[in-house]
Amino acid sequence: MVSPAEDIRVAVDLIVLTLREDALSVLLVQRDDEPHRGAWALPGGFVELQEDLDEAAYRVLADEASLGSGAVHLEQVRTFGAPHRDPRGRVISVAFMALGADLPDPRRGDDVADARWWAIDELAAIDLAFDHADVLACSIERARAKLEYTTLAVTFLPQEFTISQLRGVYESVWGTTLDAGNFHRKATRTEGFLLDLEKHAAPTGGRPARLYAAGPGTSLVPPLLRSGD
Amino acid sequence: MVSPAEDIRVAVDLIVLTLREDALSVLLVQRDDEPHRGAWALPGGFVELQEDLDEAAYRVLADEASLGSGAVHLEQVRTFGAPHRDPRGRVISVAFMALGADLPDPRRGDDVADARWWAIDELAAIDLAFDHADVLACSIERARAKLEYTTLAVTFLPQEFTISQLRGVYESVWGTTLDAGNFHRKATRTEGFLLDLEKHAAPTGGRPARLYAAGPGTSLVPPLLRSGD
DNA sequence: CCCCGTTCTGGTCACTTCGACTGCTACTGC
DNA sequence: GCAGTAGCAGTCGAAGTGACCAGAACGGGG
Repeated sequence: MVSPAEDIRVAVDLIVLTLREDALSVLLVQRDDEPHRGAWALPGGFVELQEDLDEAAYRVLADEASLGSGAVHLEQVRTFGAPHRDPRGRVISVAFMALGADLPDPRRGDDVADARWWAIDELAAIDLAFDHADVLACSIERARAKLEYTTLAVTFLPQEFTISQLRGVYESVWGTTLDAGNFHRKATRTEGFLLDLEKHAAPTGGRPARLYAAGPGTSLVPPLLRSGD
Repeated sequence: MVSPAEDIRVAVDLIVLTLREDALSVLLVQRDDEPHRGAWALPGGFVELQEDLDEAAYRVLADEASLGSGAVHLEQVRTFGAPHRDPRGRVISVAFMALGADLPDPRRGDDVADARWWAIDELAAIDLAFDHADVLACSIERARAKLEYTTLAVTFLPQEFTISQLRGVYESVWGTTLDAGNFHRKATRTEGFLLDLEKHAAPTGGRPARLYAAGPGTSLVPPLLRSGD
C-alpha cells in the first residue's frame, strides 16, 4: 500500500490530437512506473509552484512530446478531481487539449517506456491508465462540438491548405462524409473563415485546388452542424 | 507580508446565478478577512482531501448560500491558476456555475461580513476580490452561450412555467428583447424542449398562458441564436 | 491527340427555418 | 359592452441547407 499524500497535488494532463493519414489520433505514453506500469496514459505532469497552468501544459508538451508552443492550439477542457482517481494520493488534474497539424513522432521521454500516436478507433481495445479514458472522451467530444461553431478545424492543417483538406478534417474528426459542393459553398461564403491566397496547389489527379489560409474569424455563424451538410 | 504556502492548494469558487425581478443576478459575499478585507467576492472554499470537486461545490453552496443540491444546476466552468492570483500563496480554483430558480436571500456565513445578490449590471461599479471579475465574466459568457444550444434556460424557472417566462429568461440573461410569436413557435416546435402540462396559469391581465414543464431534451437543434429570433 | 476518370468549383431547385408582421383568442378592468 | 393586455396561430419574403447536376482543369492511357 502506498500511504496517501498529505496534501492535494495538482497536475495537467494533455490530450494531444492530430490527424495522421486521415485518422484522428492521440498521443499516449506507456507508463514506466507504478501505478499502472505498462499501461498507456495521457502525457501529464505536476504543476510547479511558480507556474501558470498553461505554462505547465506547454512544459509537458515540450518534455513528453517534443512539441514547441508554436505548433499547437492549446485549450483547457475540464478539471478532474475524484478522490481516488490516482492510487498514489489525491491528485487533481486539469485537462488541456492540444491540436496541431502533422505533429511529429514523439521522442521518448524520461518516465515513459514508450510513446506513440494512436488512432482514436484503435483505443476501444485497450484500457487507459487512471480515468484517462473519461478525460479523452470528454476532450474528443469537445473538439467535435467546437468544429461546429468555431473555425478550430484549421488548427489541424498546415498554414496553406485546400478546401478538400479542410473538409477532410471535418470528416475525420466527425467520422462522417460531407457533400463536397455544399461544404465548399459553406466554407467560402462564411465570412472570416478562409483567406484566399490566390494560388493553386499542385494537382493530384484532378483540377488543381485553390489554396487558402485561416481567416481572422473564430466563430461560425450560422454553425456547421454535424447532422449533415 | 504573508509567507507563501509550501504547496499548491485547491479551491472551488461558485458563480451562483438566478433571476431576481427579471435581472440576472449573482451571489457575492463580503470578505471579513485579509486579503481583500471588505471587498466583495465569489463564495468559495478549499477542497477537502476526501471530497470530489462537485461535492466541495455543493458544500460551499450549502455553507455560504444555504442552498440545497436539489434546487440548482451545477456545472464546472473552468479552472483558474495564475501563480499570484491569491496573495496568500498558490491557490488554484475550479470555478463552478450554479443556476437556480427563485433562490432565497443568503444567510450570513461564517467568514463573511455580508452576503447578498447583485444584479449583473450593478457590478460595473465595484471591484471584485482576486481575479473574480474574470471568473464571473467567463461564467456569464458561458451561461449566455449555453442558452443558445441547450435547454439550460429552464433551470432558471420553477417546475411549471409559461412560454413568456421562458422568453423572459432569454431576454434577461442576454439583455435583449425577442419577438413573442417567433419565440413561441421555436419553443413549442423544438422537440424535447417543453412538456405540455395541458393546464393554464392564472391570467395576469390577458389570455391565460398554457403551462409547461422542462422536456426530456437537453440540446437545441437548430440553436436559438442571440443575433435575433 | 483524344477520351476518360478525377477533383475542384459553381450552379439549380426544393425544402426548412427565421424575422417581421398581422390578426384572432381569452382574459381583466372599467 | 368596450378598451387594454397577453397568448397563440398564421402569412410572407429572405436566407440557409441538402441533394443533385454541370462545367473547369488537371493526369494518364490508348
